[in-house]
Amino acid sequence: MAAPEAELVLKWEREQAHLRESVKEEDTEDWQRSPDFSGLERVGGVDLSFIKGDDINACAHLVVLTYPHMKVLYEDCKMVTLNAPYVAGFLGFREAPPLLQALEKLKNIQPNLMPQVLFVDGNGLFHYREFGLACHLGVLSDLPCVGVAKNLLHVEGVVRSEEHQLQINALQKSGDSFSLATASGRVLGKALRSSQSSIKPVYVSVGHRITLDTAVRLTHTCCLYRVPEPIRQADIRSREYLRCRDIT
DNA sequence: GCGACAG
DNA sequence: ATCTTGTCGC
Repeated sequence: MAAPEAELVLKWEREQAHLRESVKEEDTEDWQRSPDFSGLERVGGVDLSFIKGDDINACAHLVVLTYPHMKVLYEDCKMVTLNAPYVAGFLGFREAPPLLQALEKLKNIQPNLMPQVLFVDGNGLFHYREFGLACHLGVLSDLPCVGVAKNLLHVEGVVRSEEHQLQINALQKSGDSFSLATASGRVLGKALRSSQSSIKPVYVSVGHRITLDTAVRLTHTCCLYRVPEPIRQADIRSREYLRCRDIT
């Protein structure tokens, strides 16, 4: 079973390298330059939830919240069948297709509710080949995207070391952060203390059409709790959906 | 060489 | 991703 997957991985690596060329690491929107993000009214979040013994059927969820109040404007939930296995470093091939479909549906039925930026559960440029799920979704949808991972991916020398833990301990207050740089010095993301009540940081990186500093600043303003509200709502609502549907 | 490895 | 309730503390 390892051989066919190795071939698939090679194909995926080529595709990631190709799509990587389209990632924009700049602020392309006016609201991104504004100190208080004036002009930003809608932020989106996506997530997939699974049932315990099943890793191919999932609930794909898209939510759109108002900014800055974080009220739910739109919610879409759908059971989907995933075609690709989970392989660390290739999340996009597994999760992006159903999420892109959800965005496409929104564009067709309520284009006025299209989010101006999308929060993605997972990494963007903080990735082995600088092309995580947030970049994947960003490039294919051409929407500004921010990657927010709850756990540290081991990328080019960035690991859960004693040094890393010391940096986490130094994050005194909500909004504090430190850079995640490769051995060569390139900053691929930032560890952000997103709320006062949680010492564990979230790992923020650029998905598409946004700078890292703007992504971190925006993430901070969207956090009522540790996880940015758009992702948190997508997560809560998708498992709620599964819970009620599973009992049948 | 072995293990580590977003969701 | 998922397995899982209450409980202690600010």
